[in-house]
Amino acid sequence: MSVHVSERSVRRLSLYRRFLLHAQASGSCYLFSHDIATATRTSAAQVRRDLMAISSSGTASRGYHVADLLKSISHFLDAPAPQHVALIGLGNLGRAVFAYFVGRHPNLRITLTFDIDPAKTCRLINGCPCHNIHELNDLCPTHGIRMAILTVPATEAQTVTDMLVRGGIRGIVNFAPVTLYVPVGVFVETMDFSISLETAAFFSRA
Amino acid sequence: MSVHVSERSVRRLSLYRRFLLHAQASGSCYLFSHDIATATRTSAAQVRRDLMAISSSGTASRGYHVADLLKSISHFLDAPAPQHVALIGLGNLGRAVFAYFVGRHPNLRITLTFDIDPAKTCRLINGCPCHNIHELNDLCPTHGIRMAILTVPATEAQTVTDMLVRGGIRGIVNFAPVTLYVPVGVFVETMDFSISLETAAFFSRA
DNA sequence: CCCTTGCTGTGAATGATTTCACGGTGTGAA
DNA sequence: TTCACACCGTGAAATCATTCACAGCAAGGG
Ligand SMILES: NC(=O)c1ccc[n+]([C@@H]2O[C@H](COP(=O)([O-])OP(=O)(O)OC[C@H]3O[C@@H](n4cnc5c(N)ncnc54)[C@H](O)[C@@H]3O)[C@@H](O)[C@H]2O)c1
Ligand SMILES: NC(=O)c1ccc[n+]([C@@H]2O[C@H](COP(=O)([O-])OP(=O)(O)OC[C@H]3O[C@@H](n4cnc5c(N)ncnc54)[C@H](O)[C@@H]3O)[C@@H](O)[C@H]2O)c1
Repeated sequence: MSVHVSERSVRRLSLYRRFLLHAQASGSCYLFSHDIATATRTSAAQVRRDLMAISSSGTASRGYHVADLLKSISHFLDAPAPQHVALIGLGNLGRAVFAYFVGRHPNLRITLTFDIDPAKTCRLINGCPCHNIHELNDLCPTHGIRMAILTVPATEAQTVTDMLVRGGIRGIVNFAPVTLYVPVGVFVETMDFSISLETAAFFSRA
Repeated sequence: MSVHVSERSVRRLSLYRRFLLHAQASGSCYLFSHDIATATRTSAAQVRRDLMAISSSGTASRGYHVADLLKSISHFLDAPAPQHVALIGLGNLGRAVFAYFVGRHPNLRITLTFDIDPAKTCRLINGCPCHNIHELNDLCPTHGIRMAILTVPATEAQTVTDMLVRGGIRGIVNFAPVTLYVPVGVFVETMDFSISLETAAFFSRA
């Protein structure tokens, strides 16, 4: 089944799924690889390769059956049960991200939040209690949490990351503009606004 | 000079620069390729290749001279004069991003902001007047703006993108979770929180 | 002064990813 | 029925990116 699917394929599959959900909502029942490709800025051959990797298949005449495809992709991407996510740092960005994700990902739920500021802990934020960061080591394992979103100041990011790793977290979405050092087996995805902006600035002149 | 530098190299160069600025601030005068590599999660050979591409060079005994290297990278990455950036959509995320970027990038300045909501236009936000989106077509060309940050609702993103392209924008940092259609020559960098989260979720289980 | 060491710069090799190209197939039109 | 068409699945080719490996060199030690 899953021989090996590259990180890039996983990202594209996630994009395909989002498009397929929209397409399904607007009534599409079948789609060709090139429809998916143009909607996700890639090529038809690429789409077919990616879908081949998760062994879904379409028919030559109609293309891919949207509902089936959605099932295949979700079966591949999603955990059998919803995954729970911790959010660390309830500042400007942390609160915006929290509000944004509520209800958006049925199978990814922010169930624990942490901060160090006593003004934020012991309060409900989006109906979710905010814990003190020092409880992280206890709470994450007992809640079976393996993923975290990190929105603390850059200076704190590595310290908190070390706590997360000790707490058993294996996937981190990091918003701080720093390189995080983690042991092998821990996946870090850094959302680096500055680097993206500079890259866009560069190519806006090319 | 610049034969061709790949997008990935540009991203890494931007990362190297950020690290070098930190290193310089903490007193480093010379650094080896492997120092830069470990600080940016890449390999020493990769660093040397990237620096070769912008024809900077180090010495075998001391490595790279930090100040010189910073000058080379900045000369390569930055426009001769500071670039001006437009920010479209002053909602939760737009305001957070604006506050975040103030003073952070000396050569990239958000000088125009736009919204469609009359409650936001005609007001100063971070000392910068917010214009009505319909003035975009006039104002961007007269201010020589070629880059935009897009933080409008997903439903509006394509419409606004079309306006931006008509207004002469050639680089867009897009925060809306949609694929933007742009003519060739326009660079789009989508910061896709959902895709990143799903990718991290996937690999946190692998 | 010469040897050792550990670095840079870079051609060549390797590895990863994308694209090409085509056989096989179901569909609709004549 | 038969043909033309357009698409899927996929091996092979091409392209792109990274790593290897080593010549050449500067510095420090004996
Ligand atoms: N605001 C933005 O638009 C933006 C954009 C890009 C990146 N970022 C990055 O995101 C991070 C957060 O930005 P922000 O604007 O929300 O900052 P912020 O200062 O508003 O929020 C940081 C939060 O982290 C908490 N915190 C501090 N140390 C902590 C610790 N050790 N453990 C737990 N919580 C701790 C603080 O109490 C605060 O609530 C920063 O690294 C920043 O560079 C922010
Ligand atoms: N808030 C988050 O943490 C977050 C995270 C990831 C992605 N996003 C994306 O960022 C975008 C903005 O999110 P938000 O939470 O700030 O939403 P928001 O509703 O708070 O802000 C949107 C802003 O855009 C303005 N706007 C609407 N239509 C416009 C138009 N045609 N022209 C100009 N301005 C217009 C609105 O007046 C409002 O000020 C959305 O696409 C969202 O999906 C947000």
